[in-house]
Order: sequence, then C-alpha cells, then structure tokens
Amino acid sequence: MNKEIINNVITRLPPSPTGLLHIGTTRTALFNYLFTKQNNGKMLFRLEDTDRERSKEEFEKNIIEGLKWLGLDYDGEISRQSEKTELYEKYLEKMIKDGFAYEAEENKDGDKKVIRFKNPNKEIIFQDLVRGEIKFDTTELGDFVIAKSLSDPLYHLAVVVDDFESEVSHVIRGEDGISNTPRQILIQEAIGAKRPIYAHLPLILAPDKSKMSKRFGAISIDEYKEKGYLQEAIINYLALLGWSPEDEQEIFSLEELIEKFDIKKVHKSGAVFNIEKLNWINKEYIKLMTEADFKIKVLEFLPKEFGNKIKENDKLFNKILPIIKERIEKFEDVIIMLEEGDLDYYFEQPEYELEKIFWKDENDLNLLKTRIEKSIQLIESVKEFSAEKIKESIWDYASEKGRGSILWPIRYALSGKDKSPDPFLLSEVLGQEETIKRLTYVIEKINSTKK
RNA sequence: GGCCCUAUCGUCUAAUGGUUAGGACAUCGGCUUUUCAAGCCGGCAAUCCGGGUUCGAUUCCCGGUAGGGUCACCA
Repeated sequence: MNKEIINNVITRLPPSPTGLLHIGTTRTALFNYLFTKQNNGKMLFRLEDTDRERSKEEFEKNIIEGLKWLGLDYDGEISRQSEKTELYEKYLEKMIKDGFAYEAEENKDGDKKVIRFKNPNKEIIFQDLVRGEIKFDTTELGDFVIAKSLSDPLYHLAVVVDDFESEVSHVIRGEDGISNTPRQILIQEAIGAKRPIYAHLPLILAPDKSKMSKRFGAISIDEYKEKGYLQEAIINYLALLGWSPEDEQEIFSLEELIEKFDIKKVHKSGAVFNIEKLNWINKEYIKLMTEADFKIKVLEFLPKEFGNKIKENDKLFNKILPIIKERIEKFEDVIIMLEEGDLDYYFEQPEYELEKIFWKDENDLNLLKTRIEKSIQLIESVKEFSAEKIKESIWDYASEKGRGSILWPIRYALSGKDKSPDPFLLSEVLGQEETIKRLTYVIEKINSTKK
C-alpha cells in the first residue's frame, strides 16, 4: 500500500431529506468516509433541502440516525441549505451583475420570472478519479435555470456555492452525478471558484441491472436494520461493491477498510446488489459475536411473550443460543425459526403422531418399545450428561441395530420434528431428566394405542 | 432519441501483451455420527461480437452490439 496521504482533504455528504437513508447514499457516504479518513481529512455533512415541498424532517432524522448507526461520522455541524438563502442571493446578484446570469420570463404568458445561467456554450473537460478524462459540450444545456428567484435557489447553484464556501477538495458522488458536473463547473467558473477533484462512483444496481429503486425490495438502510443485518456486515458488503482489495480478503473491519481502500481502484461499471452475498457476510459477523451480544440481539427480535418464557428458563436459553447462531444468517431468521416451531420444543413436550417416530418404513410397535426402553436405560446410565458422553453410551447399541432405527426415534421423541439438531445435543440441552421424560412419553403413547 | 458512461463465470470480482484466466457468493455432488444446520472436500461455470496493431490480445486501438446514467422552475 503506497498511497500517499493527500493534505487538506475536505469531502462532503449532501443528502437531500426527501426519503429514508438509501443504500446507494450509504455506499457513497462510506467511500467518502474511507477516503477522508485515510487522508486525515474532514467530511462535511449538509442537507440539500432547497426543495421545501419534498424535504421532510422525519427523513432528515432518519438519514442522520442511520449514518450514526453505521458509524459513518461526519465532521463539524450539520449545514442546511434552507438556512442560507442570503448567501445564495449574494452570489446570484453578483452573477447577474457580472453578466453570468439573467432574469427571464418563464413562459410566453408568465408574469413569473426565473434566473437563468448564461451559457458560454463551450467544451468542458474534467478529470475524474475513477473514470479519467470526461468531455462535454455544454451547448446542449442551454441557459439552464439556477434559481426560481433571488431567494429561491436551485440545486446546481447551491451545490457550487456550498462546496466553494466550505472549501471542498473532493467531490465523491454517484455516477448519476456525472452529467451534472459540466453545469456545476460552468457556475464555478462564473463565481471564480476553484474546481474540486471529482470521483464518480459506479451505481449499485438492482438484479435487472437498473438503478436501484422502489421496484427492488429493500432500498433503505432501515429495512436492513429491521431484518437483522449488522452494521459491520452492511458496511463490509457495500465496500466490496465497486472496489476490491489487493489480496483476497473479504471480511474487513472499518479500520482495515480505511487502511486498504484506494479510490483509484474503484471500478467503472455498476455492481448488482446481491442479497445472498450480504447474507453470507452477515453470518460471518454473527459468528464473530460474543455470546452476550448475540443473546441481546436475539431477545431484541423475539416477540415479548416468547421472551418472557425464555427469561424464566435462562439456563436452557443459554444452551439453545449456539444452536440458533448456527442456523440464522440474519436476526429476522429467529422469528422464522419460532414460527416454524423450531424453538418451542426446547421448552415443552412436543406433540406428534406416533407413526412419525418410525425410522423410514419400520412399523413394529413392540420393537420400537423395546428399543426406546433400552435407550432409556442407556441414557439413564450417563453420569456426566454431555452430548459426547450421551453419544458414547448409546453408540454401540445404535450401530448394532442400525443407527437410524435408534437415533431417529430418539431425536423425534425429543423434538417432534422431522428436522432438528442431533439427538445427543438435544439431550444435553434438555437435560437428563427431561430427556428421559420425553422418551418415557413414547412408551406411554405406545401403550395407549395398543389398548 | 441527444449527450455521457460501461462491458471477465448467474452475481461480486482478480490477473496478464504469452496463465490450466484465480478467488468469493450462489448452485451441484461427496464426506462428516440417523434428519437438519454448520463444517470439510470436490464439480459446473466467464474474457460480448467484428476488425486492426502484434510473433502472440481477454488485455492496446477502432467499429458494432448490449446494458446503464442523464436530459426539471427535483436533488
């Protein structure tokens, strides 16, 4: 890694509060953050809320809290464009005075006027950190509108003034900002602002390769949070969309990303968002969680009623936790486990039909009874009730009779499910007493059918 | 449609003017103590097409095609 530290880096995060924190905005924020941190720079945060109709306080809050949750901290105070109309007015007046802008009738019959930029109609060439040289003939842009009135500035004007006033050195934004760049450069030249260095990031694409939109399910960070994705996993996954390290490492802490990220190695083409890979990464992070953290998170996702049941059986719950950990890739899956009845049987004797307890096409009740009785005997003899010891006690017998013939019924008696953890682990978790109780229950069931 | 951008397995990607084109996710198969999960091992799978430059191109150039972005008194 021989990237040189760039001095006086100032980047910015300019979301407009017209929607929830978007996954694309987040990725842009992340790349800005990584670039800024590795150069010891500052990342400014400003809300582009010049559109008062669409800007909402709830979105503002959502974006700020989302970034905080992800750990993407910005420097300094939040700046709001809606609070700086005098500033823009000053620039507008100057531009008009200098002949770079003019007031114009909006339409033939309009009594309303707008302020247009006087387009010099020239070719703009700019260097992009990820794309190289980009050329643009601004003629086709015409005299575009930069403000509805002196006190009502529009996006392009506000962006340029703000970046200039706050001495932004690097503009790192999505590829959809490329076509805005020539306009903004034109305005920069008109107000005598220095041109920042641009880097346009490839877009995150929906599976059909189009820009991520509402058509694609989850696009707000909130939704991922609600589904039980961890912030580290989201960050990690997003970092790998459009960038890759020099080696084949896949799991990174934020610190490692800051160290290894290289904006010059950002790709040019868009990347399809792949939930499967996110799931995998999330699971990797779940594996890394401490038991205590994992427990808190599971409890957070479980319904209250079930949570209460668990609290009364804390020791049992602690034993189930590793089983849950192995089976989920995001915390929402805990709810699925619960709904599918994969949690209940730890806490209460499961109900099931006796026929289901037979291994494959066996069907001899007497034989089953004998085997269960023998199994009970063996399990009763276990002193140290661990999965390993339980297995030892019953292994020879099971091998002799056919493992499925013995182990399936035991497992079924304990879980009442076609699918579950293995019988030894189940026994250990339930404890010797409960295990024997559930096996005895089978005997009772057999006896009652015989009558 | 104009302008701009892009093009390696299904997806994220690595690499190089000469490689068996590598990895990860997904998928398929096997193993691991009966089912499941996890784990381990293995398989399938890609350089968009056509020219040119070159001894040699996936890599460089041009064209085509395809995909995407953008064309507001939104940001």
